[in-house]
Amino acid sequence: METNKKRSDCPLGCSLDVFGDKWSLLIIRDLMFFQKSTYNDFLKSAEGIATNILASRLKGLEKNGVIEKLEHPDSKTKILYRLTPKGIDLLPIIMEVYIWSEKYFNLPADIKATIKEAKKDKDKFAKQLTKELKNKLNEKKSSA
Amino acid sequence: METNKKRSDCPLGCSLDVFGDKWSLLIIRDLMFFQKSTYNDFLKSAEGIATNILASRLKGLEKNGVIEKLEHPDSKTKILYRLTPKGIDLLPIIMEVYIWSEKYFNLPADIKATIKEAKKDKDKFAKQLTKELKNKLNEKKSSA
DNA sequence: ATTTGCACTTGCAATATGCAAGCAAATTTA
DNA sequence: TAAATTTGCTTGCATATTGCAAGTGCAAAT
Repeated sequence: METNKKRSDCPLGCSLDVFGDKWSLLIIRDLMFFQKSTYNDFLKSAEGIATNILASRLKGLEKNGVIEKLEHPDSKTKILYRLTPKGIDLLPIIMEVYIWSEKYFNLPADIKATIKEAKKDKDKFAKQLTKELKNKLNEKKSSA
Repeated sequence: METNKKRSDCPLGCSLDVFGDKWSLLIIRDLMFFQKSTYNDFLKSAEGIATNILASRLKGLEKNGVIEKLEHPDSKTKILYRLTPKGIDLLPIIMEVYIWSEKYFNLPADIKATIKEAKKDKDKFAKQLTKELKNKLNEKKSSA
């Protein structure tokens, strides 16, 4: 995950070079579904990512244009992370992972129900949430 | 990747414990799209996986019920690997990764065209290929 | 003025990866 | 039928990545 080089020209391989590790998609999940947006928010997630790994992943995701850093409205010590449109477009992938996991893992009933609900009209759900997330981007423009 | 423990109860986290690394999905891709089915087939893929890593990934994927080992019809020295239904059901995830990569990477025109074609009627494409792959399973039953 | 919160960095031990070589069993070749 | 080759690994070892704990610098709160 610390390297730059592309292993092949395969689209899947290239994608995995961006988010194919044990942590990146969890950070993206937190941004996408759980309104987490600061370094400490991510640190506090149930999986317990190590602080140096978190820093390295945030750097990588930013470099790859999946997330971006903004000054936080509340304080100068805080930094606000958010998904770019490129990051938001990962939603369908993550949804399909949820759908797969719902079929093959034992999950708490409430989570199972939520996934089944979203699965019923996948495209609608994806479009709706994508729209919401992208709309939020226009409220506060990037500093870059 | 050598470990067993679940990091959390999150469906996404659990899924990443199964295929969230730089190699597993590439092996699955080879099984799914490129008719690769033996150890040497995977070794020869463009990305150049190391032999010990390949062995470890195959073991992991088998343990997690994503692939299975069969005796090869051609020879007793050969082993035939194939996707289980659980592995085949990863298709929609992989398709969405392809679709994402088509939007954000520069890809060869022919690959781009193929992805766009599949995207046009995603569900149909997925159902069709899933059916084909699952049908093949019935031709030769598992030895397990 | 001091403590606290936030976003990291640093050091170091443990683990995972990548590379090359080796190995046993089955098959092919000479 | 003996030797070479193929196949699917394992082993050893150097390097890279991870995980954990502690530390740092700046802003804000007390």
